[in-house]
Amino acid sequence: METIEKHLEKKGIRVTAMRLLIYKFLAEKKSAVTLSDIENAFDKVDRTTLYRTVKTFESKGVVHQINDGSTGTKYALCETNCKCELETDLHLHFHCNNCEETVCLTDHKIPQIKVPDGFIAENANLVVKGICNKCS
Amino acid sequence: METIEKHLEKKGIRVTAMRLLIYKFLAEKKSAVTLSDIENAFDKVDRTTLYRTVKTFESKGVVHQINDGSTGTKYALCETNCKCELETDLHLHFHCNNCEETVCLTDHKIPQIKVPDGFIAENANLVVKGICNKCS
DNA sequence: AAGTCCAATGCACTATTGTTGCACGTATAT
DNA sequence: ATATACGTGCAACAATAGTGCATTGGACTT
Repeated sequence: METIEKHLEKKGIRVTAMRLLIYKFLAEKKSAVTLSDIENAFDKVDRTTLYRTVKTFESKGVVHQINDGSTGTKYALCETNCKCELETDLHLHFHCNNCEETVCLTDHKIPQIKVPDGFIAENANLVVKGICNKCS
Repeated sequence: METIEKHLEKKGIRVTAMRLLIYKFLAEKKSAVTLSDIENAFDKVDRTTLYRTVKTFESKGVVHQINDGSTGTKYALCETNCKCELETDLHLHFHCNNCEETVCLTDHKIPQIKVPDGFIAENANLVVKGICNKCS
């Protein structure tokens, strides 16, 4: 188990107090969160900082974006060994229509997705909606 | 080939001039569109009408929602024989990272998606991103 | 044909989310 | 230590989403 600091540095992200806090918040949550969720968690933090921090995390492969049907983009930490940027890591997400939570189903990967000739798949946004195990 | 009027009525939607226009616009487009796209197409139409019309279409199963990575929700007509509301019609969408267009790949269905025990799948939002045939 | 009713439309407004520019502080490298 | 680059916060703006209310207009009744 390496420290968060090491992990961020390895991804090319400079470590700051803010970033550690945000990372820890994401790590604690089991479900994907919106920027507003983070904002509400620490109310003294500026929205812009959050916005840019998460963008940084995303571009460095620390978090990935998910669009369930709800308004707004959600984010979740990538698994330690996650290769979100690669086509080979097309894992599924599940959005509960009842509790509105979205979780990563990292162990339920889509084996292969065929796209028509001429199309080149790079990554994906795969969300199944329904009722989650807590609500069923 | 039945008329649009019949089609809408069959879905339980009252036919109006506005709704026919909006339906025809969607039918002409090959790709999924945002509300703003529709708004720009006919500039005399009120945004609210668009918003509510599309919501009506969606709830009656005439259009389906797609969330590619871009900000904002997109909509596309369901196929004539589309059962968007059913788990059995989990068709794929393709979002081009170059031209930003999103199209339905209605003939590329996902065979079956397994979700863990306790989860109940109802529908899905499946978007593969990459480069489309026009841009590659 | 007139009147009633209800859904559809349009207007005004508010809320939320996404985004940028700039100023300032703090860390980093030379 | 000094210059430089990066992070943070403030302010403002833009785009998207959503609501309440008054008006219109079609469908239906009598």
